[in-house]
Amino acid sequence: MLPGNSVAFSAKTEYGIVSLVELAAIYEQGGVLQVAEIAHRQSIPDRYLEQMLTSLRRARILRSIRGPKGGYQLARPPADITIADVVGCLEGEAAARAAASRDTPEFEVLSALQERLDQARAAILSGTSLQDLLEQRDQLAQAQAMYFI
Amino acid sequence: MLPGNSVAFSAKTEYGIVSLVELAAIYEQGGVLQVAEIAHRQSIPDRYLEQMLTSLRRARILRSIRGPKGGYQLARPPADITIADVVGCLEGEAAARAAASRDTPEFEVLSALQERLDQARAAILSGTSLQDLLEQRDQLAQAQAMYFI
DNA sequence: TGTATTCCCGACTACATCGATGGGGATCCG
DNA sequence: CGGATCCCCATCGATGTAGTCGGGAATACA
Repeated sequence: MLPGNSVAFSAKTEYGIVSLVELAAIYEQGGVLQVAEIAHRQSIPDRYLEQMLTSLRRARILRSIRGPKGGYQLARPPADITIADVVGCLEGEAAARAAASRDTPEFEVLSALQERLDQARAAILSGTSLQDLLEQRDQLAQAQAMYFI
Repeated sequence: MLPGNSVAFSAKTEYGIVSLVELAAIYEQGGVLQVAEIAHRQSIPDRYLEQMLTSLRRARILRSIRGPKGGYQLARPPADITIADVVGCLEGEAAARAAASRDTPEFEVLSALQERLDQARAAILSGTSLQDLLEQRDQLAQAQAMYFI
């Protein structure tokens, strides 16, 4: 009934998150990445990715630099950006609809169940930061490197 | 990316669940309810509800009786039917698609996150039976009756 | 100052899905 | 038989999603 907020992220959200993880990796050095660069590495249509990065900039999650040598960088440390922030930004527009369930007792208990689901989801999303995902990515890379010893 | 399986249930799923709760309430007496009757009480288009009940019958969650005095009833006790069963039945068709994420490390950690979300959701859905919802409905009715004393 | 590079903005399209409707058939009871 | 009820399938309109496109504005650098 509120058709954003799905368990399976939309392409918008997925593209946004993976881009942010890439940017998180270079946050310490203060580096920037360009849309085309991220899009190429992640096999995402660049003109489409542009829209997500624009939304993230408007939400103050990213900063942008124009002109040659320009690009994007995180607006604050990766540990201070949660996945809930990102999801709220990228699928917030469509999901801003009231549930408006029928008022029978059966629909009411259903709403209560939905509430529990939303809270469980929100707990995970707001308990996971870009820093967390970045660390997981690095651990993954390390684990995979082990196979080649 | 897999557009069933949303946190907010689809109308299909909502309609199915509220109907099943109604049927759960009369399971002990072995009674039946007709599509038109449920549809009217819950303000659901009856020709649409028919489709959900048909799906639930095919999934062996409901039994149907044709002809005059016909209708639907639960195929087994409400405590043995979980919401996960119902959701799996009613939004299963569309959700049966592989995630097929890109194979970059960033997409991989994202998949892992989605996995955690799915598990949290599944835990709630398979831990909630029609019996549970029915009891919540009855408690709700009782609580509301208190206001009129 | 000129020019290439990059981000910025908004319109547009193609396609799938969702909620819903409708026609006609099978089954059963009295 | 005749009406009530479930059964099956085709179709439809509205909406949203993923993606494309055409141009405009800022900036670095020669």
